[in-house]
Amino acid sequence: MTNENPTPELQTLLSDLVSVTHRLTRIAAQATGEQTSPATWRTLSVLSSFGPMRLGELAKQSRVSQPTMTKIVANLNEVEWIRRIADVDDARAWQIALAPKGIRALSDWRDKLGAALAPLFDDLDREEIEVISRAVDLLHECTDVRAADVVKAA
Amino acid sequence: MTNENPTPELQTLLSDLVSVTHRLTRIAAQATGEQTSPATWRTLSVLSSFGPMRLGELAKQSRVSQPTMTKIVANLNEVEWIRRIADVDDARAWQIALAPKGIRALSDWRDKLGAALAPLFDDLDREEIEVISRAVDLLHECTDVRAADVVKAA
DNA sequence: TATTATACATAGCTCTGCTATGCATCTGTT
DNA sequence: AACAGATGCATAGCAGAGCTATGTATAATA
Repeated sequence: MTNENPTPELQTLLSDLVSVTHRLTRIAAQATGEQTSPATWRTLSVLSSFGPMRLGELAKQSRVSQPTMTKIVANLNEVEWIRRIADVDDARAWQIALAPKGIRALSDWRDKLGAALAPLFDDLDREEIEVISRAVDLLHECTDVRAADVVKAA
Repeated sequence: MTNENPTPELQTLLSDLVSVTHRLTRIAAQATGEQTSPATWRTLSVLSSFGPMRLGELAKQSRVSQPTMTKIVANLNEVEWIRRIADVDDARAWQIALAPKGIRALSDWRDKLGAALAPLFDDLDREEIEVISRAVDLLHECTDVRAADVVKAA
C-alpha cells in the first residue's frame, strides 16, 4: 500500500486510543475487582440500549461468537439478569430481554466503575471532561454505524 | 469518601467510555484477526514509551501480575522482540529492553490497527478527529501518572 | 551470620472465547 | 405435500490468558 493516506496520524491516533483504553479497562478491572466478564456487560448494555433481541443478534452486537453468547445468556439466565421469551414467529429463536435484576446490576456496575475511575480524573476541568464526553459520543456513533448494518428492523 | 461527588455524570461518562472502548477493541481484534494478546502489546508499548525496565516494573505498568509478565516476557524473548539484559546491580533482576524486531512488530501492529479502524472514522471531519485526539491525550495523562501511584499504594 | 525481604520462575487452576458439529425448525422449490 | 437447503440455537472440546500459591536465588539488615 503506497502512502497516499492523507492522515497517517489517524492511524497513530487510533492505535493510541486502543492502547490507552486497554490500560483504562485494566485499571477498572483491577480497581473494582471485577469478576463478571466484559462481554457480559457489553451484552447487558446492548439490551439496555436496544431492547429485547434474538440471541444471534445479540452475539453480533456484543461482538462475540454465537456459542459464546449461548453461554453468556445461559449464565445471565441462571442469575435472573435476563429473561428468555419464546419467539412467536420462530420456534427456533428466543427473544432475550433484560430482567429487573439485570437492570439493577448494570446500574450498580456503572456506579462502581465510575467511582473507581473518577479519582483518576479529578484534576480535569469542565472543558476537558467535555472533550472526553464529545469523544465518547463520536466513538459511539462510529462504532454503532456498523451495528446498523447488522440490525434489521425488528 | 469526602468527595461530595459534584458530577454523577462523570461516572456515567466513564462507564460509557469503558463500554464503547470495549466495543472498539473487539472490532479491532476481529478486524485484524489479532492473535497476540493485548497485554503483550501493552508491554511493548510501555517499553517503547519508557525504555528498558525490570520485569516486575513492567508487570505493574502493563497491569498484569508478575507471573503473567514472566510468561509474556518469555514469549517475547523467544521471538526476539525483546532482549533480557542482566542487571549489574542485582543478580536477581533483569532489564527488559525492546529489540529491533519488537520495534518493527509494534509499528506494524499500529499500522494494521489503524488501517482496520480508519474506515469507521471516515466520516469525521478534522475538528472531530481533533476532539478524539485531545481525549486520547487526556486519557494518557490520567492513566499514566496517577495509575502508577495507585499501584504502588496497593 | 542468621533472618527477613525481594525478584523472578514454576505449577496448576479457572474462565473466556473460539471452531466444529448436532439438532430442530423454517423456507422455497417441485 | 414433501424434500433440500438454510437458519437459529445448543453442545463438545480445545486453546490461551491471567490469576494465586509457592519455590528458588539473591539482597539487605540486624
